Amino acid sequence: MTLATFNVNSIRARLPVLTKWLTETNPDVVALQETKVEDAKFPIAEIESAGYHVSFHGQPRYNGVALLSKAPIDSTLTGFEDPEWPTDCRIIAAQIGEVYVVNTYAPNGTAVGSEKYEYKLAWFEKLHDLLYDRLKDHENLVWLGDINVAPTDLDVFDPKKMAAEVCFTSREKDALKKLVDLGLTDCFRKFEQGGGHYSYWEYFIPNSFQRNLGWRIDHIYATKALADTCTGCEIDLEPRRWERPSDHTPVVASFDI
DNA sequence: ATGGTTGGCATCCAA
Repeated sequence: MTLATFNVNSIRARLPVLTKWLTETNPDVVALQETKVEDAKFPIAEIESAGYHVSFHGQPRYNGVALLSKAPIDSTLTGFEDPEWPTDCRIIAAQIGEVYVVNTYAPNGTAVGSEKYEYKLAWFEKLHDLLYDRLKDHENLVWLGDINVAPTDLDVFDPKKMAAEVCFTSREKDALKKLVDLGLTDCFRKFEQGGGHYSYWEYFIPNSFQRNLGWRIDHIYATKALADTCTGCEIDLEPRRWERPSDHTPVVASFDI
């Protein structure tokens, strides 16, 4: 079974890239982020034509997440399911076959010290509680998505420069570590311990992809039981080379399950 | 210090 995460930065703008990639790669499950489309306008037909069931949670203009799966998607949940929290369309979770899948688009944080930065940290605390709860019932759980935190110096192109930048501050890394310490394995790091492997290259740095000025902020985490069956995890650079690419590229993990 | 690019029920906001 292969599971992938891909921040498409607008599913409608990315349909040519996405459908081409689905056809060529044929993953079993795909978690999408930044679909940037309200549910009524989601391109259901195009996704189903590619051979996938689909479940989505979106709003106009910003955010939005979706799950694509060859197998049926059961008991989908969206958001924190807490009326105290805004429904900003960052979380979709479902049972797919033997795996419980949690797909998240973590808040970017915008600027250190801003209201949105504090929201991001509070959101990670809240996600900690959600995952803690789900882990009680699901031995085979995958948490994947645009995590919007680079965990170590190996995961950004210039750690010194990034030290005070959003997505790489100590508070964000600590918040992520607290979630990982629930007992999750970063599948990519099971196979690759070196630096220079990224999943996101900013549009607004000229030729950032060609110069490999990137960040590894798209991750696939698995519970120990599942991570033990993980046979590979790779960043697929190809779609970032295609015409009108997303600023992110997919990450794919394979499991013997 | 600032800019650069991309997307969207847009002519600014978010990333």
